[in-house]
Amino acid sequence: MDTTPDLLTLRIVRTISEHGTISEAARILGYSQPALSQHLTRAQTRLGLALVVRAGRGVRLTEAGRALASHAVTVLNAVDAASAELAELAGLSSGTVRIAAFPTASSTLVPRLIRQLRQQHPNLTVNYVEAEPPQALQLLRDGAADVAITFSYPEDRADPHLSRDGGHTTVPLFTEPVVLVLPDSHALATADDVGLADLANDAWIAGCTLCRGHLLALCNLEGFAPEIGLETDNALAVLNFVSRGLGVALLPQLALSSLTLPEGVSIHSPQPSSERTIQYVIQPGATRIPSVAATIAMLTALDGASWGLRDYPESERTAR
Amino acid sequence: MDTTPDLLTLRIVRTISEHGTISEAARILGYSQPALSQHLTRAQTRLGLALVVRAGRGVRLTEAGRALASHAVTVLNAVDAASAELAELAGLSSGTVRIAAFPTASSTLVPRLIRQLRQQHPNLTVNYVEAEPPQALQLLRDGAADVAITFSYPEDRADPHLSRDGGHTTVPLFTEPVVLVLPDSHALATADDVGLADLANDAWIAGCTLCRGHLLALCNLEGFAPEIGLETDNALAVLNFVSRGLGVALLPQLALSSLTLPEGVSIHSPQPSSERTIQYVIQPGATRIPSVAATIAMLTALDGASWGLRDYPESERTAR
DNA sequence: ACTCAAGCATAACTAGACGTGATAGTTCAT
DNA sequence: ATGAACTATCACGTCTAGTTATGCTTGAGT
Repeated sequence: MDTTPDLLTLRIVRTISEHGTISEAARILGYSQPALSQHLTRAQTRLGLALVVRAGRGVRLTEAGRALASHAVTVLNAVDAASAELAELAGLSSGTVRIAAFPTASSTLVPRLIRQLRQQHPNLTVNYVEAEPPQALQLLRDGAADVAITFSYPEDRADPHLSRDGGHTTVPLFTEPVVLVLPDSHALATADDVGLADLANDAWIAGCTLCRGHLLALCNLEGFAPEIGLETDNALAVLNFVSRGLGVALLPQLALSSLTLPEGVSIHSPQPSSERTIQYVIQPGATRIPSVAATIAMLTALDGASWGLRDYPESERTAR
Repeated sequence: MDTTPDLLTLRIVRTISEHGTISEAARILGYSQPALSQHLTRAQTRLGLALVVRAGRGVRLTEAGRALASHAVTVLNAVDAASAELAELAGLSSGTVRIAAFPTASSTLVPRLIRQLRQQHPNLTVNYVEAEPPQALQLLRDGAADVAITFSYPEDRADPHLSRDGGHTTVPLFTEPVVLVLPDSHALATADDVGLADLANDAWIAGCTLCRGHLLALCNLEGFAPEIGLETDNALAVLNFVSRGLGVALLPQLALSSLTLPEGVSIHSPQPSSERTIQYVIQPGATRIPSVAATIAMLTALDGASWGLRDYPESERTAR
């Protein structure tokens, strides 16, 4: 005989002890009278003892019923506390979201995202970590981040997003062009569109690991291997190197949007043109986590145009 | 969206937080793995938020999951306490039974009953109140007693047991003869059987209200109205009155069995013979109250023969 | 004593919850 | 690469837990 009461039984017994009748308890708890009557008989059968006995035209709690009623207060208070905490989390009156994003986003997308989140959900705690896409994905896998904001080059065959597709959900947000940066001294500095093949003999300045991979892949398609003279993660440094005539470079549009262009460099559209995709990545099913849902809602609502980003085509914006 | 968790969800979440995986939780809780997996998805749908997310080949609790797990400890401890108290009541390691019985039983049936109960259930608290049948029934109705031990005369048309038949359950236990008590000085003192009609002109000594009613009904059947000179509830007083030659009396066998017969009285079988029934009365459904069940089990096991009682015919021993 | 209203129990029915085993897909480690 | 561990999903049967409709008992007020 299982003497473990269920929550409804506790609620019923408590309400009966407070209001005296089953019918009134049913009204208060929002059930029909037979529902409670039957639940009680079932519960009593399960428990193997009586909780109520008829008394006149009402009922009276037995000793066991009174015992349950007194415990019910404790149990239901605790349950209500749990419920309230869940409601808070669901309503974002509390909760935490941990965001990881690549460095360039730190000065563009992320500040705006966090400001909007703070404004709309003042009680939501937001943590932010800067990390290149592979590291951001690792943070996600380790449970150290809830949302990773990353980018992909469509040509990248080693894209970490593809390698373990089942382990996370990737949703594209924007595409941005990759632009060519030439020093004014360069022979093609006055052209609008510049063929990459025409730069086969130039010195190249490479960005972060991923961007460098992209550069290599792109040049490979054009039939040459670029000579890479300098490497740096820092977009501003790249620009300065170019302005001193130390080489040419490809940079994503977003990297430029938060910088003022130094003297002596010019922006061009490379031929063939190229672009990268900015996306967010979450744990599968994490849309059910309110803080995450709020964050990605905010993200998709962000207007990328101010940074030269284009919304990813809606028709193709599907989770992977 | 109802954010109230149910007990199983709390148990599951707690166990997952302690043991890390759903499968292990299922083993511990005695379910199949799909059962918990499905229960979790249902719970998460109900709650409107995620409690677990996949992580590698296991799962990890979300913020909400961890919140629930911590509340689960409180809730489940309280539920377990309630369960333990019910188990105590069910196993009669605690509990109370309140018994009401008519005065004559106080010195015969009841002491033996209570002694047996105490012996078999040392932790059961037994309360006893002496009350004539109508009062005992009232105590039962008021919830002031759990078991009433009463008697009925079959001729009694005003028997309170009959008046509100639905309000309680009556189970006959024994029948006992009603005997005639005559003083030695009486002309019929040497006869075995004595016709009541032959005592039409004697002075009568009446017992309690119910017994007096019985006497009147009986004499009425025989065609005379007895002259009642003395009344007393006390059977010993009745006997002493008779021994002094103050009258004749009818007494139930049980009343005599605990007394030593005074000098100068003799016991006879009245004609027509008469008997009363000793029974217990409980609230309907009260057999599900362990302390009551134990008491009536004890009662039906009592051997009435030592007091001159006869077991009520088994075939007719049905609850009314 | 009769009648009415309050309250509980029961019946018949339905929808959904809740188990099960079988199976497939991931992930991690050897 | 292979296997072990873990979770998710499917198909299925059973039982739970509600519903409305209805009848019975009780207490109160004519």
